Amino acid sequence: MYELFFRNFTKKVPLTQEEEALIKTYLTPKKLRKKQYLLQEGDVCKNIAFIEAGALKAYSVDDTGNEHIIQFGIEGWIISDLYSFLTGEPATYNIDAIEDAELILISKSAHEELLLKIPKYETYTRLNITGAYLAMQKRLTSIISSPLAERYANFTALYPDIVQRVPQHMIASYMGLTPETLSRVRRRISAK
Amino acid sequence: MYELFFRNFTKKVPLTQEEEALIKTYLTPKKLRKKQYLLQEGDVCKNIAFIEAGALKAYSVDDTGNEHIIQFGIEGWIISDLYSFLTGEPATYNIDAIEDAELILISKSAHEELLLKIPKYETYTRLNITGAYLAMQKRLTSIISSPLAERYANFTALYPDIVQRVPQHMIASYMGLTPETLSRVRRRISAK
DNA sequence: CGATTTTTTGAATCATATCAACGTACGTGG
DNA sequence: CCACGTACGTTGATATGATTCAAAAAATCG
Repeated sequence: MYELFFRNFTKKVPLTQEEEALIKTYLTPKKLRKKQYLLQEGDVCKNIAFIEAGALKAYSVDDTGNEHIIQFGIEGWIISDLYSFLTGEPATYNIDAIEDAELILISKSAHEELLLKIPKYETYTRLNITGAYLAMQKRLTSIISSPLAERYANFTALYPDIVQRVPQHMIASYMGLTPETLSRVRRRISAK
Repeated sequence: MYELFFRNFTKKVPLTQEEEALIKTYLTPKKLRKKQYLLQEGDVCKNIAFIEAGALKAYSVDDTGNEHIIQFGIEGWIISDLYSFLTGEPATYNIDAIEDAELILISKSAHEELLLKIPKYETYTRLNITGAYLAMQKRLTSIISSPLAERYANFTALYPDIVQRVPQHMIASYMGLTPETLSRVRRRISAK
């Protein structure tokens, strides 16, 4: 159940057996069926979720009822409404399962204790958030400076697994496009 | 010279006199005239820069020669090509001064030593990157889910000082628009 | 003041959104 | 296991909104 989590952790920061055992006591497994919510807008985000298996999405919903996907998550990724988690404010994002999923939850109090007690957990956290920051910066750069076809090509090159596993209209949402437009972009690309 | 840096630091993580003195030995002040580069695309980013005074921008340049501003920085902010800094790869962004600026540089080796020697520096770094992540996530959400006029209103509400200090065409670039479009958006807004 | 940069405006063009219809695949219940 | 219903992707026609190019007006700097 915790294999991937610790494989991921120790790849970033090596751990002793004792440390690993101690950290394990702070973790809570959770399974989610496809379409189930992990978090609903307006609720406070109580956990950070590490994804052991499956796929999730975090998204906001606008006035006209449209979903805007801010993040996908698959095995090995972390998903959460970090702002809500850290501040205790109501979440502005929804998170639900695109596929049946197995998660490892870290509650706020667990997170805080781990930061205090285990310096390596702080390093792990720092490296995680740094990676997430860099990935998002790339995405943002691509949005403001690349033509559509290139952006889609970047996306498929970067996340081939996601392209295969999630419906196209969700990728359109992630890219800030209508499904029709993405469909036409794909046709233009494959025509070449 | 270092006031703002340490005011900012201790607001996040309190420091003893000794710690502050020790950290100071790792810092290098630098002044930059308006239009001077701090970093050019293709060079390796050797430093993280804390801005004591002035204003800078980080941007990429596309094939057609257009600038796309990925980040503004003013007093109290940090600016850098973090990916290049951390990996040693050539920078993909340029950074230059919009106004005369006073910076505090932290080199790669200084950064690494500080992380090892001073746990509070790691906490400071973690909190900084977390803040930057959350700010960028807000920006991204606004791009993919809000209408233009609202996005501009958000921006002016969030960064009134930047709106006053930088030319409008740079804000257009930051928003991923042409200057003409931003001009028209502003007219539409003020017509109400 | 003169030169340069910045912002605004207008007209034509291009790209994306919207609305509607259709075809297909998939999963579920009968 | 089949049939039906739902979700998904594609296509077309039209509308909307942003870009582009050109020029003029306004603001800023030396």
